[in-house]
Amino acid sequence: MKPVTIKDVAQEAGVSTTLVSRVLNAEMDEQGRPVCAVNKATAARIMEVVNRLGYRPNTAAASLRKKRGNRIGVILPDLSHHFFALMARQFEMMARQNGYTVLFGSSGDMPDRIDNLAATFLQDNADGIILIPGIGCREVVESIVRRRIPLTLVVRDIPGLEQVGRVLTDNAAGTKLALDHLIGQGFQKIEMISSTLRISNNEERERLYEAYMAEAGRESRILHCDHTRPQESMTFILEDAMRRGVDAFYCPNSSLPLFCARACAGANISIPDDLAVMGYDGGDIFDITTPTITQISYSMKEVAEEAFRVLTARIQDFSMKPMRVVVPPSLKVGGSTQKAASVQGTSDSSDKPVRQLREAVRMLQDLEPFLQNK
Amino acid sequence: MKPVTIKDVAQEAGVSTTLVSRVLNAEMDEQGRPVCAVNKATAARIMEVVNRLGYRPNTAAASLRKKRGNRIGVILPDLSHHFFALMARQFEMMARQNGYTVLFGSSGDMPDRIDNLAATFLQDNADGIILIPGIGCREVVESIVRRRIPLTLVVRDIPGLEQVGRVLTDNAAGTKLALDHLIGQGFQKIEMISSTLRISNNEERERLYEAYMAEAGRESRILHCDHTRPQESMTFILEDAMRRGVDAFYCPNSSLPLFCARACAGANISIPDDLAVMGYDGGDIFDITTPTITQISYSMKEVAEEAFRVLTARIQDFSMKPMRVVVPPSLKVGGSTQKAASVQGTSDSSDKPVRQLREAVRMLQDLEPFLQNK
DNA sequence: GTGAAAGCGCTAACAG
DNA sequence: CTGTTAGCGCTTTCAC
Repeated sequence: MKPVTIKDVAQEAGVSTTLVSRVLNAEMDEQGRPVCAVNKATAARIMEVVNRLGYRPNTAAASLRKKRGNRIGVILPDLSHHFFALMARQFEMMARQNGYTVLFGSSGDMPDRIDNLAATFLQDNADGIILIPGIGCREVVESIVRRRIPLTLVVRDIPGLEQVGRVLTDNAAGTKLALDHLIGQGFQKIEMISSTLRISNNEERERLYEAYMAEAGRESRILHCDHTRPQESMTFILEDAMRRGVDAFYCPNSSLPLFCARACAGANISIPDDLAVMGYDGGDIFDITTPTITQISYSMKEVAEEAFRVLTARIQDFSMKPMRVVVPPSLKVGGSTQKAASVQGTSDSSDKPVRQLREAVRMLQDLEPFLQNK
Repeated sequence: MKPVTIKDVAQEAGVSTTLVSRVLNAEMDEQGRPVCAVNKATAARIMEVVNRLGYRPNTAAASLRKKRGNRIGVILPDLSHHFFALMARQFEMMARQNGYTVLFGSSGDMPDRIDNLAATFLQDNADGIILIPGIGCREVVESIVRRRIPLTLVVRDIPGLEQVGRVLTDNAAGTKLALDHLIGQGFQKIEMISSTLRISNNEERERLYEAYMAEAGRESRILHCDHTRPQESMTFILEDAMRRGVDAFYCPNSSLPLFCARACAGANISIPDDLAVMGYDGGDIFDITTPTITQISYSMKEVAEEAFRVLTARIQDFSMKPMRVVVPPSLKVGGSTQKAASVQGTSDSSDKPVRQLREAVRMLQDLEPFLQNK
């Protein structure tokens, strides 16, 4: 009925609680046996009792005693957003592999929520914090740093801060991949739709787009979709753009292409025949639209791995200068930037059912991640 | 540098730690003042010190002492799946409102992972567990129940179990809504595509579909998409169905319609003109496809609220018989079940840009939840 | 190689 | 109304 404690184990094994604790906390060698200064035989006996009794150490007691809880707090804008949900999942896996527990919190990009969550996590004995910062949270981040809490920023940056780890993405390389691709596909008038939300990535990707275009000797133009009323905003942007003969839109995030596609559908603009659309950081979500959306992305697994590495390094040795890691992007070509003729063969394959089937199968493979039921 | 403890507060306020603890744990009345047997003046003084020193009680210590941690563990199949991500977010909000903390874990629908997660959460002083069960986990669930842990099943059921709370959805009402709609739209040959995954919802919805069709004096037919190779499976299902003149597919979950749409795109089958598609539990995800997918859904907020209510009731009084709540479904009509002419007015609106714009704006409003940047 | 004892920060009796 | 005391279950000196 009541949980078995370390005392029970000690008694049953005829040793002191000290020894049990030692064995349980010992590093394990490759044979899975404790590698500490304990008699092999007693150690084995203790382990046997532990298993037999199904003993599970009480986390609260342990974390009260040592001053750390083997937890890390993850603060992200919104746990329900597909991008962060995927990230959360990766963190969860990393944590489990490394014997950590993750505490999640959605900040809604609000500085005071971040502050609050951080406080809660620390109260909960979190050893460190991973944060996806938003706009205007420099102050709160500084206050966390001042408390000497290991902190790692992920995916978005706050420039100039010392004493924080960073795992960022290579926006320069990403921009180049994106625009090389669009130009390679023969698009002439490539404009950018960014957001009025002043996230670091948006800003940086805007700058890089302009720099690239300038160097390529092309005209550049950035439209800003009002993030408070994206629907209307996007519709008007499209209207105007079509009139000006834009043939490709490059968007620096994963929401804008979806809005764009929706607006196109409503306005009888065909993607990619009338207009190509390219996104960023879309993950699987860009594979469920028709056509699929070409994007720059990076491995979320890699991001999570690095974030974990950077954070735990800092947890283990706070005096160490925190690392800064940059994750490489890759281009994932979808249907939204390839003229139909060259890919789907609308007229070409309509009389070749087998080919058609093959095609379908290939497209469906992209969807694999969505396989799960419900 | 080092955290301020209750002792510091007591000393500074010139009282005993007991009193501080009492004040802090007291119920607050509407004025936000403690309503316990403590001198108003001292209470106020204590609160002042608490705030001035920025005291935060140590969760580990508190939860070691009382035998509960004000946490609940939430075990769901996959935190990264849009459906569960949304659910997780709702739980997070509910928890915060009620002064709880949530621990999340993805089970991958594997019984031993569920077991493991439950054990971890209990170790962590979780007061109760919310579980979305999968196939073959009846045994592990029974073992949790046996340990007398408050447990609430959400969205999926394991029939016959005593002593577990339940928050389920009204599949009968949902099925009726779905099929009434399809029939109302004039579709003649309505078949069902289900999954080979034997989740309770799939099974129940299959039965209900057949019962409905029988009663309506219509032919029924259930195709099973192989969940291990959905792409191929779906393609073959479609091929065959088109040959047989099926004009509407009803799917009992949120993955199948996406596969279906994808396969249709690959096979030059137009939705909804050649084939209507209807899904279940799609949430926002059905709004980003073109056309949007008609679905039966329910308020995730409501589900989370109820789950919380059911669980906390049980936590507060374990002797009470756990509740069983059924959440009502609703029909959300998208473009996938409405013939183009009646909605988008392909030819009708092509020469009326204003109307077209309106249309687009309306469609985009559905996308609002995706507003967030990145 | 092993154990006794102290105590992490907090709360719950029990007295006053 | 308030304080004293005794632990919750675990880890960690320190001594043997």
